[in-house]
Amino acid sequence: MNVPEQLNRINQQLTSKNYKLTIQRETTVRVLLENEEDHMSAEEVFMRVKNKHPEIGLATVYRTLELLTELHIVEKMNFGDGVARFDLRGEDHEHMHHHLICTVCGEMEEIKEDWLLEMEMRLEREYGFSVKDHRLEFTGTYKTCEKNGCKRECEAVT
Amino acid sequence: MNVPEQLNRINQQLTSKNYKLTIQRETTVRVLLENEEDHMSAEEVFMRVKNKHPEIGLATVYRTLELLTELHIVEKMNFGDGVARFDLRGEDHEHMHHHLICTVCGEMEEIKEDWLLEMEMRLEREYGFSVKDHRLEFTGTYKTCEKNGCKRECEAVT
DNA sequence: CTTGTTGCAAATTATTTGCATGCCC
DNA sequence: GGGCATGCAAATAATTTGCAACAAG
Repeated sequence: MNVPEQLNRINQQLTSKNYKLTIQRETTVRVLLENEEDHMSAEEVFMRVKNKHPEIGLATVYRTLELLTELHIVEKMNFGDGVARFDLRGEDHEHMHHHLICTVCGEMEEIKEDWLLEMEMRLEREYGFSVKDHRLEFTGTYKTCEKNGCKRECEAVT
Repeated sequence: MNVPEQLNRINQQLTSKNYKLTIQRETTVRVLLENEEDHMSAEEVFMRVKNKHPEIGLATVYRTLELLTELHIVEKMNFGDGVARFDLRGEDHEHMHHHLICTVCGEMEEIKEDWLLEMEMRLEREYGFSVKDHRLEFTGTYKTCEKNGCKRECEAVT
C-alpha cells in the first residue's frame, strides 16, 4: 500500500470521527509513513515534521500523536528510557510484531510474526480475558552483536 | 522464603558489589517485600517507606530503586501511563510472569507462568539472539470485568 | 581519613494545558 | 460565525543531579 492510499485510509478514519486531516496532521502522518520502522520519539517526529513544515509547534505533534494513538493508527511504546515512541500500525500486521532489544548496543529489531495467537486463545478460554492488543519484548544480546540492525556502539563489553 | 531470608539474600547481593544495606535501603526493600504484587510507582514506594522512616528523601528512593533494578532485584515496568512501576523479582520466577491489563477498569493481573521458553529457544536458534529477559503484556477486557483482581470502576462501558 | 550514602533543593526532561488567534464549512 | 485546530508560552509531572553533611569501616 503506497503513501497516497495510506493517507487516504487514515483520512477516512479521521473524518469518520469528525477530525480533520489538517496540513499539520498530514505532515506528521507522512513522516511516520516515511520512517515506519524507526520507533521515533515525539521529539524526533517533531524535528522531521518541522523540516517539511517549519511553523508547526511541538504541542501539535504531541496532540496529533495522541489522537492517532487513540484511533489505533499509531502504536505508542515504552522501552523504559523515559521517552514514548511511536510507530504506524500497518493494517496488515496491526498487532503482529515483537521486539528484540540488544542490551549491548541498544539497537532494536522488529520481528514481524505473531507468535501469540495460541496464547490469546488460551487466555480467552482459561482466564475469560479477551485480548485486544499485546506487547512482547525480549531483551538480551545478539551473539555477534553485529547482526543487521544492530550496529551502534558495538565495541562495548559483551 | 520469608522476609529475613530474602533480606539476607539481597544484602549479600549488595555487599558483593560493595554496596551497603543501609536503613533506607532496607526499609525500601521491606516495603517492596510487603507489597510484592502491587506494581508501585516510585512515589507510592516513597510514601510507604516514609511511614516507616519519615526522614527519607524521595531522591533516595529513586536511587535505591535504580540500584535494585541494575542488580536485577527489582523489575522496572512501564504501562504507558508515564510512571515507572517497580516489582521485586522473586528468585523462583525471576523472569516468568506476564501481565493482563483490563482496559475497562485498568486493573492488572499477573500470570505466573512462563509461556515463552520455546520462543526464546527459537530466537537463539533462528536469530542468534540470546534472551536475558522479556516482557509480555496483553491488553483487553475480562468478559465479566469482575473477575478476581478486576474490581475498580467496572461501571464503565464495556 | 576515605568512600559510599543521604537529604534537600535546584535542574532537567517529557508532556500537557490555557488561551488568543486562525481557519473552514 | 461557531467550533475545531493551532502555536506559543507557561504549567505540571516524573525523575535526576549537585552538593554539603553524615556514617562507618
